[in-house]
Order: sequence, then C-alpha cells, then structure tokens
Amino acid sequence: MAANNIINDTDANLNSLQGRVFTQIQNDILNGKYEPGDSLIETRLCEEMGVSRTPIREAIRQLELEGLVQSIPNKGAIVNGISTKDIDDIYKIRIVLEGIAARWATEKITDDEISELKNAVELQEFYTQKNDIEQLMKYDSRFHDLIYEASKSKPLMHTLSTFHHYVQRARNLSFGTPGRALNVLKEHEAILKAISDRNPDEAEKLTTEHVKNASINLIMQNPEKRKQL
Amino acid sequence: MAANNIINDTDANLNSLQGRVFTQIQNDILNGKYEPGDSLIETRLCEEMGVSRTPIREAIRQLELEGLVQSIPNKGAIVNGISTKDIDDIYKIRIVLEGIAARWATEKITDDEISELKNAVELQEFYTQKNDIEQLMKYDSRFHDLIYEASKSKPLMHTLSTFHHYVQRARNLSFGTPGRALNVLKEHEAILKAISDRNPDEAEKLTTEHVKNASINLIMQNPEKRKQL
DNA sequence: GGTTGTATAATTGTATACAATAATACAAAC
DNA sequence: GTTTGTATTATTGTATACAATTATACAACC
Repeated sequence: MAANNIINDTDANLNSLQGRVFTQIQNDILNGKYEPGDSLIETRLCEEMGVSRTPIREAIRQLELEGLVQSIPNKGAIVNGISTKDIDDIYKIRIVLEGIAARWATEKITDDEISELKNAVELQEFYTQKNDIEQLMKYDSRFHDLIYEASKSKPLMHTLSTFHHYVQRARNLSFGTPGRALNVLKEHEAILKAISDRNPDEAEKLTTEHVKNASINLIMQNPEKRKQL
Repeated sequence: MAANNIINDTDANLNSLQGRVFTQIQNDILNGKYEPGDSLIETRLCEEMGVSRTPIREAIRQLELEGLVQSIPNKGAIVNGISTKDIDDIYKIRIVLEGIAARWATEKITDDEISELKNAVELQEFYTQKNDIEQLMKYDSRFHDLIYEASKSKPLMHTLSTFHHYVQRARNLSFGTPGRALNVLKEHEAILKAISDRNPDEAEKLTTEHVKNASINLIMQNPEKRKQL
C-alpha cells in the first residue's frame, strides 16, 4: 500500500494541461507520428489538441531540453526523435546503471517496498501465463520503477526513468519474440530473491545480466522491424 | 578549428531570451540564491529579470523536467535544488559513465578532435602553472565535453553534460585543495595519451580512476564547506 | 483563545494580441 | 531560363488580459 503515490515524471504531470500536452507530443514523437525532420508548428498543434499556444510552447521547450526536438530561434522546433543507435546506446548504458540501481536498492529497500516488488512480480507471472503482453509490460515497468525508487537516488531514478520511457517501443518489440516473456519473468524472480536476501552483489550481477539479455534480444531482432521504431 | 560550434545544452540556448532566463534561474538554484523550499513567483522573477511571464514560465517548466523545481498545479514552483547526497550519487554514477564515454570516444574520435583535446590539455597546463583556477576549470570542463562529443552518443552526452553542470560548484570546491589541480592535469594528460594511442581499455580505466579520485577528494572536504553547496 | 466564514489580494492557468522574423510567391530584369 | 527584388503570408517571440485558483487578513462566533 505504501508508495503508490510516488510515480514517475510522465505520470506526475498528467493533471495539468501543459503536462498532458507534453506527454502527448512526446509519445507522438517516440511512436513515430512526428518523424525526424518534421517541424512542429505551434498553431497546428493548437488546433489538433484544442488548446492555446502557451501550453504548447511550454511543452516544446521541455522536449527541447530532453533533446527530442531541436529548436531554432525564430524558425521553430524540428523533430529529432531517437535513432536506433540511440536506443542501442541507452541499452549499453542501462547495463551498468540498472546494476547500480539494483545494488543501491538492495542496500536501502524497506520491507514495504519488498512487498510491492513481490506483488509486481506475481502479477507479471499471472499475465505471462495469460499471455497478455500489454499488462505484462506494465508490471515489467513497475518492477523496474520500484527498484529505481528503492535506490533512493534522485539522479539515478531520473536518468533511468527517462531512458526506460525512451526504449518502450523497443521493449514492445522484444516481448513479442517467443520465450522472451518467460525468460524475463524468471530473471525478475531471481533478482527479487537476491534483493529480499539483501545480497547487493548478486542483485547487481543478475540485473546487469538481465539488461544484457534484453539488449542481445533486441539486437537479434529483424532489422526491418527495428527500422519501424 | 573543427567542431567549435557544437557546444553543450547550456550554451546553445543563450541566444534566445527564454534560454538566458532558464540558464540564469538554473544557476541561481545551483548557486544557492534560491534555496530548497523557496517558491518561485513568476511576477517577481519578471520584475527581477525585466521580461514578461512567458519566457519565465517556459524556463520554470524546463527546470521542472530537470527536477530542480517541483511544480504544484495552481500553486506554483518550489525549489528542489540538489542535495549533497545527490552530488555524491552523481559522482558515483559518473565513475562508470565517464569511463564508458572515454572508451567510446577512443573508438570513434577523429584526428581533428584529438587535436582539440590536446589543445584543451595544453591550455589547462598553462593555467595550472598560472594558478588561475577559473580558466583552469573552463578547460577542465572543455576536456570532458570534448570526450562526450567524441563518444558520438547523444544519450551519453546529454546525461553527462547535465551531471557535469550540476556538480560544478562541487568541482569548484575541489580545485581549491592544494595539489588537486596538478593531479587533475596529470590524469588528463594520461587519459589523452591513452585516447591518442587508441587504447580504449586504458582510456576507460584511467578515466574511471580519475573520477574516483575526484570523488574521494570531494568526500574528504570539510563537511562544513560541503554544506555550503 | 481558537475557530470559522468571508472579502480581498496574490498567484497561476489559459488565451490572445501585437511585434519581429522568416518563408513563400510572383513579377521584373537580365 | 535564371536570378533578383518585393509584397504577402506564415510563424515565432514577447507581452498582456482575463479567468480560475489559492493564500491572506480580519471580523464574527463559539
């Protein structure tokens, strides 16, 4: 029951109009509705979303900071998007960062948080058996988010949450491959055990392996499918 | 002469009014002018900086995304700042990320970029001998920025640039301790050699050690001085 | 004294107006 | 046919107006 209110950036600003606009455009970029090179015209976005320019502009400025668009003075914002190489790089970086997160989480996690983690894995197991990929991915994300939180490190949490969101589509693709879902579940169960055994070395090692496997699985994808990202 | 126009986020948006406002407030937070818990009143910032609310609001939204302020709907933005623990965490994360950056840079760096790197180290040596800490830190930053660029990885570049900016004040403190400047110079020279020898293993190892040393140096600081951060 | 209610002020949220800049179209010149 | 110049349009930059929300002050009440 504990930290159900502490959620990631993306969810947190869903209350404000500006926040929703930001999330919308960000997903539109990540999902390829706006492709690299496209220019984001403020008035067009206004009409499309039924809001004024102010929240649109604020959202664009945030996207600019994130590097998802490049904004040229007096000319406007052109979409940068994230490339296949960016995603590969993110996975390589995550190999070490997720490991660190698991270590720190193991050192600092509370009993309540362990319960939540267990709960997430159980639900993931349930939906893995049901073969419900959407729900399954939801609890996969939740598992990782809980570890970020448990690490009690704001910089780490922030960096990993952003990265995790960026590679969401890649994960989507990855979960489609036969057997992958079951492997992910097994790996999560092993990591959970290491954490609840309070074994940081093991937790870090297993998590590193886990992300490495995800990375390998992604790279082995059909290049044409990957292009769709 | 090459990539002198490719600079980090913070410098890039100094053209636009909004960009200057953002940089200003960000530094005011990092330098402690606005302390954690303070609330940023838009109209007050307007008067202070002589601009209208629009650029102020856009800047605040960016700070919100960065996590430097927390914005509560209809109530406004309160300063979060970064804690001593955040800085410690950033250093621990940088130990591995800077290592990766150095490895990737070594694998991908161009001859032009090596020249620039050499140039930066030479200027750093010059100002180390002159004991000009401000200039010295400028070329210390440049050295790292050039490595980020040379890594050719947008996600890595982005993450490390942000972190590097956040710990600027901490570095300031660190460079004040006797002998540190000379050690930093020696370490940079060794890293430069490894990179121009195209030895990724060595470059990564030396860079990891370099950040570790910086981290140790920081932690050994007088806790009272650290509190001033 | 403390609490509650209400009027006022302060502040943010959103939309829009106007100015400045850049893009476009099209005619005139060569 | 290509280029140049100019008028028009589109778009962004900045400021401001108005609405909605929240904070504050202060009196009335218990």
